[in-house]
Amino acid sequence: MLGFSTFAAQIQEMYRTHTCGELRSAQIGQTVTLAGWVQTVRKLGTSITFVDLRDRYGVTQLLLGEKLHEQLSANPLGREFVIQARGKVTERTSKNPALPTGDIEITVESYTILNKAATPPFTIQDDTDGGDDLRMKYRYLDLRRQAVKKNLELRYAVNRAARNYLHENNFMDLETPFLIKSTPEGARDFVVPSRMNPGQFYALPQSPQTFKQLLMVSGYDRYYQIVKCFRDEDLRADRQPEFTQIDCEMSFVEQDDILAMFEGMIRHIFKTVKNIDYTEQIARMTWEEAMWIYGNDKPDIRFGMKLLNLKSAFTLSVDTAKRMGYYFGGEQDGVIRQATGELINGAGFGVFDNAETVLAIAAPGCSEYTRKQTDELTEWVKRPQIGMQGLVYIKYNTDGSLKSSVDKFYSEDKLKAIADAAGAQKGDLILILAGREERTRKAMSELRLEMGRRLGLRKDNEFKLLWVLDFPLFEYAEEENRWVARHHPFTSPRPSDISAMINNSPVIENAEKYLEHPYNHIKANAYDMVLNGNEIGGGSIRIFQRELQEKMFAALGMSPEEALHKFGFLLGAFEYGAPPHGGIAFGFDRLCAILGGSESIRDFIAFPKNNSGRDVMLDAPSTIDDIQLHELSIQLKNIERDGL
RNA sequence: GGAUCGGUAGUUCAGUUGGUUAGAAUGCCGCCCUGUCACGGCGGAGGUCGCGGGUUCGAGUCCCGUCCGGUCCGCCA
Repeated sequence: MLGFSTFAAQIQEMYRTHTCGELRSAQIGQTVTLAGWVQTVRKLGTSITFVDLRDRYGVTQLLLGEKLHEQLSANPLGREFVIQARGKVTERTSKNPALPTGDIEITVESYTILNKAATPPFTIQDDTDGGDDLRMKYRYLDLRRQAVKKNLELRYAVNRAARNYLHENNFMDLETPFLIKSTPEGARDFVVPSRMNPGQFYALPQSPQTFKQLLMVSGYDRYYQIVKCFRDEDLRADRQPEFTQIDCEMSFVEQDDILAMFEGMIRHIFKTVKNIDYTEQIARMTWEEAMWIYGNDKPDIRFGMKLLNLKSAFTLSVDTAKRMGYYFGGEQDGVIRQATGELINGAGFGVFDNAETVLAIAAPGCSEYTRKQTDELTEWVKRPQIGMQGLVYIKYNTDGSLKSSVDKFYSEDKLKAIADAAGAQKGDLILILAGREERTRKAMSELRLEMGRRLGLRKDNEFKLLWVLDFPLFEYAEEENRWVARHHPFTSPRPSDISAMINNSPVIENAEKYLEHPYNHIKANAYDMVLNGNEIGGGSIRIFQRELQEKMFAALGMSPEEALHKFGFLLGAFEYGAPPHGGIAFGFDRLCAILGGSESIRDFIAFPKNNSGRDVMLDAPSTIDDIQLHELSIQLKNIERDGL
């Protein structure tokens, strides 16, 4: 890795004989030539100058003696100058154990400045003084930093691991087109105007979904591609408008086959990239269980603090809990407690009495929180992003006494009962939110994650994988009063739910009662892989029969003509012997970020976009000139066009 | 579309209740320094306090607007 391979060694490099990362004491005495960037110059008087020379492979110290002083004075070296230096590998009189090359230095006989460099706007060091914005503008300098290089190297390692695994398992890398057809279903498309077809547009793929399915029809029964996908939606720290997926599809498989295959892949990646033997069984839970226990369809199961519903009765023996997959933690965690509204209702506390749902978590060891801290938490849940009206807390003190923000309404005995129901131990702080079902569950999920973060329970170096299964096939879209596909419209219902889909009309006669519609209970043959609270992959068993696919399009409110117009090619293909198939796609950037212990995927992309989808280095997007517009038959509305 | 935090030297930041000539670190420049590796020592240069307007005797500081950046909500089949 540090030097050149046997083959490459045969190449006569003009500029260097070795890299800056490979020389050791074994090479002492050899005359070598290095080329690279000047990291630092340390001048000690007139007779000794040290230069740290950096390239992709490392840093090697150059020693420039008295002989070179004149040249050095005439043409001083500056940071980031590109130089070539020839000299003898020498043992250092004072070694630097922090550096792999720290036992040796090059006693330089001659050097050449290959190119000067302007003073960089920030320091090229791990702890750079540059801010994000500046680093993005000069990304080519930022990429020289070891910290960034390490991330890109990890990205490449994940890429290689995935490719190797898939290759070993007969998957074939096949490219699919980027200029495709826009379909309004799902995310907003990026569109590309067609010069040769005035008034018409290509779309960039949100994923190669239909192409990989067509490849299955064509008999390429194991396909993969590490491929760019494009979605014109607002950005986040973990979302870019163009991002990379490990996109896979297999024929003649059921859900369990896919889960097994890709558990294998993720284990292989852990082993090769992080040297982690992820031998434990990968947890599985249904979507409903995830929502019930964690309030979230991508739960972080590195820690407990499970949600307890104080309003609705919920009784499960430990055995049942285990059988249903509710059991994940230690013994006390696995006890699924019973709670009913009796604990909280009728005490005259309107917030609880009138709430659709009341949820509690027990934050371990937080009973000593001060008024200031609980107030701060209350403010936290009242932020518009969380949107709760307030927060109720019960301190279960280490001496066994209880103190709460609702002492007016609940006796200490009652508080004790609630604390027990919430599975709290002495020393815990019980946090309770009440309100509308969906909002409260979401808020409690966020609060749980926040407490987990504050208590240091979400460790970067701990990895917990999880499959979430049995997602709903449909979601009700209130604004349009219709069903939309939760995953995508090619996802098959669970086999046991196919009849419910075929035998019922999608029409929603009473919008208020959509929850009771049969379609609301249909589960998809779909699965997500979750790592530490992040969805890193998702897929499904696909529909492969024309009739069922047509029924699906109809269920989504598409007329037969419309379905034919948009997806005729797929329906047609299903006529000609489509095999049962299914697949999965992994968010490659996100996976790399998590493995690298970072929240932001930008650090793992060589040239990322900023928060508003701009490339600040290129200053893109930008206007195009009138000739280009004319060729594309495009006329702009009255938008102010700067620079023109 | 919305919420929120930030914008002061090349860079990262501090700047008290609105009050003298806006500071620190680092980087840069000069001189000194023979074993440094975050080298060290001395000295120096470097500012439209994002932009526009307002309040005030007086604004980096308060108010309004706007632009840019970060994070989040909506959105992301």
